Amino acid sequence: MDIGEVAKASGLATSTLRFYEEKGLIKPLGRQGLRRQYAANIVQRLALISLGRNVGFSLDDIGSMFTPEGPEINRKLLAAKADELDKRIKELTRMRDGLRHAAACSAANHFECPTFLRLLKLANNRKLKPTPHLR
Amino acid sequence: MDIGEVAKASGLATSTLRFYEEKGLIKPLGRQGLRRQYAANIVQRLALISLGRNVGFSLDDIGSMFTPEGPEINRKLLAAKADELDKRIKELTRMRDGLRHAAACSAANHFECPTFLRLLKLANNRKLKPTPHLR
DNA sequence: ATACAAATTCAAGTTAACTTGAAGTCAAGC
DNA sequence: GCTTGACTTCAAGTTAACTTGAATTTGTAT
Repeated sequence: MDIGEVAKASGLATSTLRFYEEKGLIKPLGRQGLRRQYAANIVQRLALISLGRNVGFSLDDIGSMFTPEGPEINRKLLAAKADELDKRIKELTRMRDGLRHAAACSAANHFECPTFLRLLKLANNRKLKPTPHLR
Repeated sequence: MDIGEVAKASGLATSTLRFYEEKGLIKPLGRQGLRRQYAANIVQRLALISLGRNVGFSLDDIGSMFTPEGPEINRKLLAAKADELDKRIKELTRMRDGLRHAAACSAANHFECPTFLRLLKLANNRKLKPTPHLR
C-alpha cells in the first residue's frame, strides 16, 4: 500500500502519517524509490492510535504503550490506563449530574444553590492534568 | 480584592486572570490607580470557568455560556452541554471496557481478538471533536 | 522618603498535534 | 516524450490557552 491508500483507509491525512512516522509511532515496510510502502495492517495500528487519542492519551503516551513495530501491547500499562479512564469517567459523571441540576434548578441564583456550590467545589479541587489537543 | 488575592483564592495565576479578562470571561469591579479590584464572588465565577474547562469546554464555549457580568446561566445550553457530556461518558465507558479486555485478553495477538477489533472499530468511527488543551 | 513587593502593559515565547507551502522527483497515461 | 498527479523533503505556519520577560508604576512598611 502506498501512503494515499493508507490515508483513505484510515481517514488520516498523508501529512499526519508522515508526522506519526517522525514521532516513531509508525513505520513503512520500506520504500519504492522514494515512496513509502505500508503493510496492510498499518490500518489497524492507526486505528489503535486513534483509539488512544480518542480516550485522551497524548501521542507520547501512545508511543510508550506499544513498540513502533508489532502490536506489542503492554498489558499492565493498558490496565493502568483503563483505571485512569475510569477515574475520568467518574468525574465527568459527577459533572454531568451537576450540570443537569444547574439546568433544572429553580434557585434564582445558582450561587445560592447548595447542590451547585458542591459541584463548583468538586471542579475546583480537581488537579488539572493535560489533555491532548485533537484537531 | 486585588489580583493577587484572587489568584490565591482561585488557584489561577495572575497572568491567567488578565488573560481571562482579555477574553471577556471576567471583569474587575474597577481600578485603584492601575490595579484591578475584584468583587469577592469572582472566585465562584472562576470556579465555574474551571468547571467548564474541566469537562472539556473551550474558553470560547464558556464565554458563550454566560455573560461577562453576573451569573446569567443559559439553562438550555447547560442541558445541551450535559447531554454532550453524557455521550462522551458513554464513549469513554466503552473504551474503558475495551481497554480492560485488551489488558486481560489472552489472545496472542490483539488483532485476532474479536472484542478488541470491535473496540478499534468503535474508536475509528468516532468523529473527532476538538478537546481544549489544559495546562 | 526610600526601598521593596506587587502591580501594570505589551510583545513574544511555549506546547501539542498537525497543516501548509515551496520546490523538486517520478511512474503512468496519452 | 511530455504532462499530470501523487509522492518526496524541509521549513515554517496554525490554534488554544497560557506563560514569560522587559520596562515601568504604585502601595505599604520601615
